[in-house]
Amino acid sequence: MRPTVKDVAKLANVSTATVSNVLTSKKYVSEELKLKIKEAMTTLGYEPNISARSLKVNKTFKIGVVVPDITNPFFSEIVKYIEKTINKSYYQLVLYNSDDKAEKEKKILDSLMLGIVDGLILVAPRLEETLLKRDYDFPVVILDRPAFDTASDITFIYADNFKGAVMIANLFLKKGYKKYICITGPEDVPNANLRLLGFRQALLNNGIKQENIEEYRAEFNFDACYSIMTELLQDYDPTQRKAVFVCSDIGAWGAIEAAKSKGLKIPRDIGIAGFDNIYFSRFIYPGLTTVENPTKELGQTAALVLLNKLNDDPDFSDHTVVLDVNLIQRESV
Amino acid sequence: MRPTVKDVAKLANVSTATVSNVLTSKKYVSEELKLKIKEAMTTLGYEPNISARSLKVNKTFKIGVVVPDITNPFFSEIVKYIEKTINKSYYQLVLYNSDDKAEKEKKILDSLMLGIVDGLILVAPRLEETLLKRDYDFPVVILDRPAFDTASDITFIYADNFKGAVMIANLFLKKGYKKYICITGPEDVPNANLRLLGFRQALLNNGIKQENIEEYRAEFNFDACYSIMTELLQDYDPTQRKAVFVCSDIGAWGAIEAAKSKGLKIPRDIGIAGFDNIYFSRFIYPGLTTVENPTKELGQTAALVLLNKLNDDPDFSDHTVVLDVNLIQRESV
DNA sequence: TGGCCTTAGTTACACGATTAACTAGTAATA
DNA sequence: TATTACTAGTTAATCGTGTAACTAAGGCCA
Repeated sequence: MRPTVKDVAKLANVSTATVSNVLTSKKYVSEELKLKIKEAMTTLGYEPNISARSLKVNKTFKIGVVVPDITNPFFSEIVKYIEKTINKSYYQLVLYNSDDKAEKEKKILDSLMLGIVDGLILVAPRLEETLLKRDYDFPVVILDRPAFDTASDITFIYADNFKGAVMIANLFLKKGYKKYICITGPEDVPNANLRLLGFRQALLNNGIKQENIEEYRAEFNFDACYSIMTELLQDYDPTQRKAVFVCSDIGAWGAIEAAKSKGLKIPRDIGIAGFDNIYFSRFIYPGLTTVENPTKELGQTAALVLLNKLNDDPDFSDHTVVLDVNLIQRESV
Repeated sequence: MRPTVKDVAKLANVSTATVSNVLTSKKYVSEELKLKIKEAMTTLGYEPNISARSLKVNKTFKIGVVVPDITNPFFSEIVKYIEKTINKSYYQLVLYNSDDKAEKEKKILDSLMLGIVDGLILVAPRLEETLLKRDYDFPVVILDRPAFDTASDITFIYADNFKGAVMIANLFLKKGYKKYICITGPEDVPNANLRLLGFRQALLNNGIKQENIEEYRAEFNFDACYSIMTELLQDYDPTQRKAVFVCSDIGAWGAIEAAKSKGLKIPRDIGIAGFDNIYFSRFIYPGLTTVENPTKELGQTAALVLLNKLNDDPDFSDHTVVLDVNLIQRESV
């Protein structure tokens, strides 16, 4: 049988309250007793029972993390850094995968409302705002999605998608491309819209005419972007000097393959840029020029903010954190 | 305040014991009362408190999953399927990342010994056997590592690495390559050794002389394999018709890039095969020929076996599960 | 009818921690 | 010296379940 606080108390000749006090260090206990109690703990191999503590203090010591797809390197990197931070604390990371389905996301949220976690990190939720806006009775951090609800005390943390897109546009201009294509994601993905917006804005601001900007939408995956790209390249003439901003790295991979299979040389005949800078993008050929989405900062600050909220540290009250992005220049532009 | 079993009992005019009995359905309760109680539950929005239940029945309802690196697609896929299966049950998946460091793995195991999970899935542990062999007081499943401890009641689930390597060797033979190289992983990774063994065995069995087989070791990553490959290709003559089995996909990526940057045509000048068939391998050029490591089956059966052990289902007593592998033929061989 | 078994439900305690309320002893102050 | 204030502990209640032990009622049978 595992030793309990009672066993420790008996061995150290004190009351269980005193043992608990050294455990929680909320009340002063003389050094003498403290020592004796700690000694008793080690000889018995005592470890507090989390369930009992949970019940009493009404905490679960669990943090829920909901990602659309743990298989997506962008998300798995975020989770990695969330994990690193959470597991330094007393909390445990409980993982949920929504399969990028709004419906499944909703089910997970429903179940999480029942007090089975103390806090929640929602990564790139696809649920519409009204369904996301709930009466949470625990702190919530939403990652990689622009803030929509300034009234609630949800914290929003996301990279500056608009700026990233601007950077790509500026690079295209600097490199002397003449026509500009944006292949962005579904309309219900706010970041997809922001990237498109930033890209268009920057081009217009630099005197590019709207007729030289083409805009398309495709799911953020290889195949969708591959096929839309092959279509666009139907009878492409390299002297047109087009540059394509595909709003996700994996989509850019598809675009690159489509261009390569048309016999085009990148970046000479056509420029292609991505967004996210997933780990594997450094390995493909030609090296993908992209915008770094700061997974480390995203994951880390999400976890830190949440942990601070859980310890109701006033430093981290409700707010929005916008992280800066970096342009990663490789060979594809 | 959240309603408790007491509130439900009061509203339904029964004792808390009866409420508990319909909750656990361990004792017969008349349909009449059952209905009344369920009604009371829904009107109050009652949900049982997990911590209290945990304390009473001495379970945590948590399953620990330890992976070397959630960022590695092979592992994230496994986790995805573990999650799918676990979250269908009453259990929660608690994630730990060992950074592929034996030392950190040990620390995680140490903390898990303290009764904070009911079961454990260890994915591709790097800890040496003596440290892995502990006196667990909960069921354990070890994934992607050959069984070493038939005495304990740990369940081992892994793909047939040996056979996979044999398949690659046979393919090389069939395609008419004349010299054979194996770049496998570190010596302390059992699967690395099995792959090398299977490869060598199959070649020798087919009359290939040992002097035509070269064997090297490198970490399972892009850079290590890239550099060892460039070295091997120092003054390579395509008429030698070599074929290289790199024992991980990401390593094979490195080898492919090394070969390409030497101006070699794959598979004409040199054949390159990988192992794992990670998701992204389908996108690189040329398409990587590799062995599919069945992440879905690995994750799924791991979770199922563990859940069955937790419900002490006798069907799933201690044993070893070896999963079959498939050859994925693309263009690199 | 009386005794016994079964059944459906209740009472009351237990799980292992935290903590409010209390106590006894000491120090400080007038 | 008497009163108060603090200190360092203890006692006992509590969190929300599950469940062993009990009870009362009904059915069965000799």
